[in-house]
Amino acid sequence: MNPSIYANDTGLFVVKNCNFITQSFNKMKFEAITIKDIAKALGLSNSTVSRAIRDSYQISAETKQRVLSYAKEHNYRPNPIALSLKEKRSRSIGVLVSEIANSFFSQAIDGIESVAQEKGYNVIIAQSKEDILRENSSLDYLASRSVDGIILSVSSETEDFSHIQGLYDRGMHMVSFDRIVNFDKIHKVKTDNFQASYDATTHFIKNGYKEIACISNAPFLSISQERLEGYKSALKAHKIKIEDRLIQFCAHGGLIYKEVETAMNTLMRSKKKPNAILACSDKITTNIVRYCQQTKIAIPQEVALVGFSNLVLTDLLVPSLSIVMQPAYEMGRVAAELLIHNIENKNVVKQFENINMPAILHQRASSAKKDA
Amino acid sequence: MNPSIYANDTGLFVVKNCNFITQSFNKMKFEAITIKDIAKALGLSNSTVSRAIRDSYQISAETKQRVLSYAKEHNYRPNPIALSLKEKRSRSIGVLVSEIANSFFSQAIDGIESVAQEKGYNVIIAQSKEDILRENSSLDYLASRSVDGIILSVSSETEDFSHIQGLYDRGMHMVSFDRIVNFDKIHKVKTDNFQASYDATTHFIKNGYKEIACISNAPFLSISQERLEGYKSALKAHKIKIEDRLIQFCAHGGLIYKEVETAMNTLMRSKKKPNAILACSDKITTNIVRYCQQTKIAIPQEVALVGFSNLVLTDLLVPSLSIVMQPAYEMGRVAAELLIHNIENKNVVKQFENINMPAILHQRASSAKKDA
DNA sequence: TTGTATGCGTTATCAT
DNA sequence: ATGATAACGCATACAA
Repeated sequence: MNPSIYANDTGLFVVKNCNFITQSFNKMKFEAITIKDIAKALGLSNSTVSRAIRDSYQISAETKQRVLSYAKEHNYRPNPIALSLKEKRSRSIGVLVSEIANSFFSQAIDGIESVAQEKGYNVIIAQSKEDILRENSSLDYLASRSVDGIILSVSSETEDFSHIQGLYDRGMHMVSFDRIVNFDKIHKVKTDNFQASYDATTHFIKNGYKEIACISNAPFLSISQERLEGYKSALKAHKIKIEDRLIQFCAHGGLIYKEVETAMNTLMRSKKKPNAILACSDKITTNIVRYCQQTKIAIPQEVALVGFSNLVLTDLLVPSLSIVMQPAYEMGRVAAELLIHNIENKNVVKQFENINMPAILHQRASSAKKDA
Repeated sequence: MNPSIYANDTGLFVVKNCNFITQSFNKMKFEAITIKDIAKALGLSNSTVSRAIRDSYQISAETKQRVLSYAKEHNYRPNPIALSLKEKRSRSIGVLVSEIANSFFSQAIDGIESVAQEKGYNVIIAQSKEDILRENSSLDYLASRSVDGIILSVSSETEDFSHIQGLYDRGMHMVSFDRIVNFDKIHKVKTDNFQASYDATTHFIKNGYKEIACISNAPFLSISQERLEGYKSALKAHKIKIEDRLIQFCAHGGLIYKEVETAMNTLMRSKKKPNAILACSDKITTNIVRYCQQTKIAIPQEVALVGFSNLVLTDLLVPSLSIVMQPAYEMGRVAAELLIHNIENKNVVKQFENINMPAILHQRASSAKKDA
């Protein structure tokens, strides 16, 4: 048994037949202590130790003390996986979003994690990257008994909810979030998009704007529809005609600059240019700013802008930009609280919640028209 | 046993002693199918079914077929928790960062998740919120055998690494990330902060600036020290005197506006004002922009600015702002690949990697001095 | 080719 | 007050 050291195909060194190394590894891979170990060391049975640790009344004070101090000394931690197997619950929740590196979602995950941490749950994250196939496989993966519940925001490709229906049928606890699932039997937590959009549009009208355009996300998304409705209702309420030429869509939510450029060209090169624009996603908002910088269109002198955005910098971007900010962190907290409440109270009658949270309209004084 | 429905303290309705409801719930909580169920249904033993599913060569084609089709029909999924218990590995990795809702970290998590997904691992996230106590308890929590390895970026309060040393001693696989642990026996993935800072400072010098200030993060953080060294070295290489009065620190990395305000006041109200500033974190960068907007200091006419930032909007912010961007997504991928490689190749000799990844300096032409 | 038995770490149900 | 045993779902060494 000569020690042999050679490079494996990853270029790292591998060691075989080498007592020195092997021993050092055996030492290093500290086998975490279990109840059995404690029992053996103290000459007790497994069950006694288990009960002592769980502070059962059946155990004598002396034994309890012995077990506890030994456990503490050896840094005993119950194995959560064994517990999960026994209790048929993992104390972890899955979060599926389209994109983690998106301010809105990362703020929401922040909120979810905060609640989960308070209640002793793990948070397992997955992203669909706006891909329906990846969304479905991630859901399957999470659902195969490794999470107790799922918080999800569907991808922009998701028009068919049968997969989610399937999960519901198998008894998975779920909360739909932001981009809502068009399916009755699921809890929903979302921004009051209608009201937010209504308020933003009204803000324009009150400041004297009447040629108000709206650039929206993919038309079949719940958020798009609600925001468009809010815009239209505000116009209607103020007896301003709704004109289709002033409504533009970006199929990918403005992710691609070209989309926004096309929409803006259509609007700004027409004879009756709008003097105000409502931008219905953060990518659309910032790409409009980019467009205006490039084409030297002055905001708000030539065109005023109110945009949905959760990017922390937007308020610095253009002094006259008013922002509709979704309460992402709070939405995350509410979704997590709702989900965990459901997980832990299985006897609760399932009346599915539909929670609408108000967005915050950060009005910048200068977004008002000078002559208004 | 009268059915009774009453509101619990959460305001939701609870049902007790009600057969109707109980039955409907029993139906709803679809008990996922196990190997045992399949065995019973097909009159086989557990092990035969197990082997058939794992496509063992020992099983006859016919039996295999029977098992597989039954499994598929009933949507059998192996229970990952039982597997974890058996194999003593959970196929999940923990990620501990100070703050999820931070562009750099959320981009990094994006990278980590991408690799994990490819390799069949779960990603469990936790945040320290820059709190050393929360950092330690999160580490304990993750480490108590529920993850196979941990990727961590320490909090700005972490000066003592004994907790991490303890984890190492217990055999936990770890990769230290971005904010590096000052501890030998751990893999490290970080930005080449020295070079980035050196290049940014050189950019100033080449454009004719000589009064270059540096506003840095908490002084004992590895990233702060390296960035400061790069700044100093660049000055030295160009025979510019290093002046302490031009070096300012923000203990909380500019998180609090006041910190940056104080630093900027000190710099800009002195007799020998700097004409260029290197901002060593994204919060510092944007708060300097905010400060300049408020005090009407023109960038770059009065003071030029180069800042570290991973915020997607920074390029829109000030047309003359040059950005040092860390390759967050790639760093996440590398960290995850390194970690998973380590988890899966336990015999590899532990030569701890120290990976330095180059930052990207986005130079904006207009950040050059007009007269240079 | 298939079946039986054991163990992973824990708790619950019996015993004693 | 304590101990023995079974069970959670799976994989595998050993038997047949």
